[in-house]
This record gives sequence, C-alpha cells and structure tokens, in this order.
Amino acid sequence: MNKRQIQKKKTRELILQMAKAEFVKKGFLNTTTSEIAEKSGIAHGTLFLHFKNKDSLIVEILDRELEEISSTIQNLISRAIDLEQLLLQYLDLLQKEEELFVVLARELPFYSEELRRKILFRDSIIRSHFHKAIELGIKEKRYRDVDVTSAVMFLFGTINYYLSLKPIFLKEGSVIKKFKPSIVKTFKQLLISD
Amino acid sequence: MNKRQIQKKKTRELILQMAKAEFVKKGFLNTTTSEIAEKSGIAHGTLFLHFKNKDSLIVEILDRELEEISSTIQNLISRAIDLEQLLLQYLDLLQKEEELFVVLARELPFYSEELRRKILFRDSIIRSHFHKAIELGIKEKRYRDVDVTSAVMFLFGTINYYLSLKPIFLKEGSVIKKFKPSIVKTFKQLLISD
DNA sequence: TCTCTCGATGAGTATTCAGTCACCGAGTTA
DNA sequence: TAACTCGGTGACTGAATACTCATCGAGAGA
Repeated sequence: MNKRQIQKKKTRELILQMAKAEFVKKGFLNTTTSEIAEKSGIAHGTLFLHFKNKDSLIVEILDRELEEISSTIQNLISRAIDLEQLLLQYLDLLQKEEELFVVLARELPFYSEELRRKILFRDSIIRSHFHKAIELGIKEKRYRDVDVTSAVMFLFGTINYYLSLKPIFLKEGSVIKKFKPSIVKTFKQLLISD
Repeated sequence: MNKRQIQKKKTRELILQMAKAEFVKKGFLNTTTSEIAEKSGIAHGTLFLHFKNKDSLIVEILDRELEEISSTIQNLISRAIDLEQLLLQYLDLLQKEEELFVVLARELPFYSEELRRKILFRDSIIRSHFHKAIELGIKEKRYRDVDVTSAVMFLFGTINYYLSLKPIFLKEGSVIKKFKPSIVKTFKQLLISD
C-alpha cells in the first residue's frame, strides 16, 4: 500500500468512526452528511467518494458490529459450549453496542422502506445463529425439545422490551446489566433440561 | 353568521378533522400540509389562512382533546365524586384519544424544541387537575395523606409505560383496557384509605 | 345592479439536505 | 523532471416541503 492508499483507508475509517459517534449522540435522522464531513475534517463531497449514500454509512457501521457478534456466536457454536455461556457472551457483545441499537430501535419506524428492510435482515442473521445454537443443543440432548422459533422470539422480545423502556425508567446504568439475571433465569427455565 | 362566515368555519373544522385523521394514520411528521389540503378539498394556501403553521394545527387538535378531558375532570372535582370514579372516567376519555397520543409519544423526540414544549405544557395541565382532585380528597379525609406529586407521577408513569409497550407487545385490543384493572388497584392501594 | 369585501387559489419563494461534478494538486511512475 | 493518476474539493443541483402573495370571483351591502 502506497501513501495514497493508506490515506484513503484512513479517511474511510475516520468517517465511519465520526459517523457512528454522531449517530449515537444525535440519532441517524438528525445527523446531516455535512456534519459528519465537518467532524471528519473532510469536504462534504469526499464522503460520497467513500460511501454511496447516507444509508450505506449506517449499514456498514451495523455490519461491522454484527460481524463481531456473528463470528463470536459461530465460534461458540463450533466449540459446542453450553447455551448459558453463549447467551452471556452475546449479551456482553450487545452491551458494547447498546447505544447504537437504542438509536436504531427508536428511529426505525421513520427510516425508508429500503433501509428498514436492510436493518431487519441483519437482525435476522443474528437470530439464525441462535436458532442453530439451540438446534444443536437439542440434537445433543442438552436442552428440552422446545419450539426453537418461540425460544428465539422470547429472547429477542425481552431484549427489545427492555431497550424500549430505557428512556422512561432507567436514567442511569446499563439496561443489559439490569435484565441479565432475569433473562438468564427465564431462558434457562425455557430451554435447559433437568 | 352569514354564508361566508359559515363556510369559513366549516372549512376550518374540515381541516382539523382531516388533519387529525392523517396524523393518527401516518404520524405528524410524515403528513405534509399539501396532503391535508388535498384531503380537505381545498388549495394548499387556504390551510395557512386558517392556521399560522403546521405546528399550530396539531396544537389546536391537542387543545380540543385536552379541553374535553379538563372540563370533565373539573366537573367531577366540583361534584366531589370519589377518586376511583374520577380515574375510570379519565381513562375512558384517554382511550378515545389513545391513537393520537400514541403518535405523539412516539414522535415527540423528533419535534422542534418549541412544539415539544407546547405539548408537554398541555400534558402538565391535565396533571394539575389530578393534583387538585387528590388534594381535595385528602382535605376531605377521603384518602390517605400521601405525597400528591408522587401519586400523580405514578399514574402518568404507568400510562406512559403501557403506551410505550404497545408497538411491541399488544398487537390487538386496547392498551387502556389491558391496564385498567391493575392501575385502578395500585392507585387505590396508594391513595384510598381503609 | 354596482361596488366592495374577503375567503380561496396555486404558482412561486425560501430553506434544508442528500448527492454530483468539473477542477485541483499532491503523489506516483517513467 | 515531466506526464499522468486519482483522492479531495466545494459550489452547485434537485427534491421535498413549509409557507407567501398577487390575483380572482362569489357573496354582502349600498
């Protein structure tokens, strides 16, 4: 890589970093592309050399977070570690990106059909990893033979539920930390035999 | 009133009616003033003869709903009917406007500072009526001597809580109907003596 | 019936923003 | 060093949408 290529990559990374910071702080809809460019110390037009449009910015940011979550889960599945550990590790990953997900959850109804579809598709990928993990556990007789879809829906329903409550009830501290024990308990009751 | 004045009033009422229908259906932010004019069968500019701007439209719609709620509560206070009946009647009134309030609750963070202030100010008026009702009850020894502010905050906190859950958990049926019994029970425990 | 009033009209204005493009100049290559 | 490449620039465009104003014409009043 020569100087030019290094600079290009550096600029791209800087844009992603600044964009994410602004999205978390002010939301996706209330952040303009000009602001992101300004914060990144580049011209407005430069942003569109690196990203097709504003939507592809948030999609790439989301892809990076989900990539990390996905690879960790797949790692755990291949090592056949038990479900509780899988769940705890997933919650740890989620906690790191909690603020971004809260923004997405709040603004989702106002996004374009296209962007909403993309975000929900990426959400479903994570769910499918959980499906696989649970199916594997059932095959190996580690958990009860439950309706896998219901189990996954329960877990994600619970997470969405707590995220939605945050602005009203939880002024400080982490949402994830608050619900960890109860989710783990209910999830275990639902899935793990003995 | 001559023909002109009658027509003017009729047009104004029609705009308010159509605007509210659109706001409930598509949200305040996703409804354009052109659409409201079209649905009302008037020219775009005519809308601004009747209302200073788009914000004043939603403010007037809200004022009318709150006017009805306020007068009913004040009526009940003056007749010194017991608190449970007051609460039930309030919930009935609220239920009629539930859809509008759900829209406002969801979109509120995206409104202008100015509009948000106006809406929250109107909300506080309703709360003050409850304050009065509860203080009267305490003065007349009908309820226990509780912290009035806490009691009102509890009631409105509970309502906001259920409203926020609706999009996630309650696919059908009324939110208000769902939480009526538990709110009434807890509220009575908190306030009513014996 | 004639004149005037005023509610209605809709093309036009202002503003906000995402996205474009002709041009520049630093870095690369020969 | 000269020619070329390509990432960066920022004024500009286009679209969406709230809001305005010169003008019209139906109805009121003489």
